[in-house]
Amino acid sequence: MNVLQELRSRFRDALASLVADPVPFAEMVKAAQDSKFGDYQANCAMPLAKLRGENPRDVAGKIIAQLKLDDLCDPPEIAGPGFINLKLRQDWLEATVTRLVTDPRLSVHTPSRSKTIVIDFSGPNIAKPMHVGHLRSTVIGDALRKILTFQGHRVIGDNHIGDWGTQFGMILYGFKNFLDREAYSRTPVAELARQYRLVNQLGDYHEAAAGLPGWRSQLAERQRALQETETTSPATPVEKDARKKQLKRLNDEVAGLRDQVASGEKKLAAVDSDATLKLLALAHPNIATLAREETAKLHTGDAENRRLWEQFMPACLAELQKMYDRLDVRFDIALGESFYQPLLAAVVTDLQSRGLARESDGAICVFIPGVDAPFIVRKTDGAFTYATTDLATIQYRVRELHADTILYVVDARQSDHFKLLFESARRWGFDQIELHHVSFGTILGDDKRPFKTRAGDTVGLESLLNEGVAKARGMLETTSADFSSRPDLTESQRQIVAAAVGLGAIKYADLSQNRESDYVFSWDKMLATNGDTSTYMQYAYARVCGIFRKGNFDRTAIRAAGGSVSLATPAERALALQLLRFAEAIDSAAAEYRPNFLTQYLFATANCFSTFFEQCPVVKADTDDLRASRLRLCDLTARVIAQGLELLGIQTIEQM
RNA sequence: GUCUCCGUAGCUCAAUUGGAUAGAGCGUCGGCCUCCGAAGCCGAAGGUUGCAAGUUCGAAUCUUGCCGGGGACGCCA
Repeated sequence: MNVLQELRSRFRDALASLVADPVPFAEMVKAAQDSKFGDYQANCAMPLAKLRGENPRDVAGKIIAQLKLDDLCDPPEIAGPGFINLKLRQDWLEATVTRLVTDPRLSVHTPSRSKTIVIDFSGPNIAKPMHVGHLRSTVIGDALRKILTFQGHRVIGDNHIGDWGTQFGMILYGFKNFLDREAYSRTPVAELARQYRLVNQLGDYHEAAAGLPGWRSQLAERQRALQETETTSPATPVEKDARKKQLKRLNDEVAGLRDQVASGEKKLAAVDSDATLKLLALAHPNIATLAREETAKLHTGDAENRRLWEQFMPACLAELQKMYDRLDVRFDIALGESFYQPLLAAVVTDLQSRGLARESDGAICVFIPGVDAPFIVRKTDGAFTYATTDLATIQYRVRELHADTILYVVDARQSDHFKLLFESARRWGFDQIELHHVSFGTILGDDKRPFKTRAGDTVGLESLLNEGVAKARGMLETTSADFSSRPDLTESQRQIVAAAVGLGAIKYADLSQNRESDYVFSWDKMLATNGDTSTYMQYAYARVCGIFRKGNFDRTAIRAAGGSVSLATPAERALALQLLRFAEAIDSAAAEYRPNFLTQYLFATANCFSTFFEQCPVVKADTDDLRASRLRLCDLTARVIAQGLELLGIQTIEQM
């Protein structure tokens, strides 16, 4: 049972005679903000009083008169301007927690209407090694998939792999011109990635060479304009204001052009300083165009390119799978962009025939009233875009997968794209489904700039995970009670613990943020031996397990034996109430697609347990009954923490 | 230029969607191991929620205007 939902339902009944639509008022029941107010509070009397033109405390009294919850709660109290404070009855709490001890679902009920939810997450590009930019989508998406599945929905995790885009043209061009056959037979994916980087680099070189003179003169011109503006002296406040704005804009432009010139010069120098690269660059002046042509040939069915594509795919997919295995992330399906390729032409003609899309500057676009940007579904050169693919994907997910909801766990920077996509889809006839951009912010480095290596490269995911596990290992060797004092722990056990702690730290740091905001990546913070980290929860779990191990108690036997839980002390009551709220945490995390609600809950739960652990001896409890009751509470705590972490993709270990 | 997101303790972040005295972690200061794992627990200090108006019983949250920062803006995905 979700206690909060139950209370809301009771309030809905009570409010029915006082207001036409009681639902929004019943929703104003929430967990008490401060435990001194009780366990839950209802804030509905104030707004309702306003609606009825009555005194809020009187209205609160009327609500209480209608309320039927004496089986659940002590008599409600009216406080302050009209808050209704609720405290759960001790006997009810004890009986409910006792049932929870033997409830395999930890009171999380299956929803009355189970929905089919497609979650589109991770979405890496093939043949480009996964990097830190893929981390959030992968970790958040996987957690949402697990949470919604646990809730009882039919969830389809779909990896929409980028296997058909521009980067393939580069790989094809590189494969045909620069391939190191020996390296390719040894490590095919690494060699293909090298082709991608090489073609990209040479393309950038020519772009920089062609663009630099123009950029430089633009920069000089803007700098002159800036100097001129700086020397003017405005007479009126209005002029002063305008001048200030202009200065800011010019400064931004100069800074932007400076960056552009600097980055261009860097790209130029990188090739110029390397004789081999320089020769390659001179030999392939139109490399960018030619690479695009390779993409186009692939898309139009060129046999050779298609054959190569099919040759590349298995190794690339296997390489990705290695990373997912390591992260313990699973998908139900993985339909990449290529899968939808046969459907795209029909999508465009259908949009055109319905008058939704029209030609503009040679491209076919959907225009949404009120939005300037076009949604391009076919480019001037005839190629389709990811807009087309995304529309075809929605069509497929609705028709073939019977999706009620589609979640896109994608970077916030693409919010404009999704706005256009969702509106286009709605107009196209897919207006019965919920489309939701589960957006997230950027991972930043210490300098508040996007997270990069010291050399300025993006951080590869594999090296990131290696570093996390290595750092966790180092931390464990110096800090852990078991590691330092237990020579009997085998190397493989140590590796398992280090992996659980290191990967857990990386995932938890990400999941515990409000996903909407950017967050600063910090090894020190995520791998700290204290504070709000996954380690704290894993440690709490290991401490519970320590009680069972050292007292020689069998957890399954404890559950099987039955018997009740008594909550004599405040620490026991607080822990029990917290455990009872697991369903609320799951429901709220699922409702907003926000795993950080679950991490907050788990942190509070581990905290309650630590307090209980300090104050309530279990093995040495005063009586057998008390020990048995506390053992049940401990077992339940361990199950809640393990289940919660499991839904976040974080492992627990019994000894660490 | 247009659109969009953000600004909360020294630092990193919350705030159950308009509720009571704005909460955590880190850091700082003080207390707690003869006792189930001190990776812990208990306590203290720390705030004009960028600024200014407005909406109302009540605002970090909604409105408007400034200030400051990020991001996106036609054929990349």
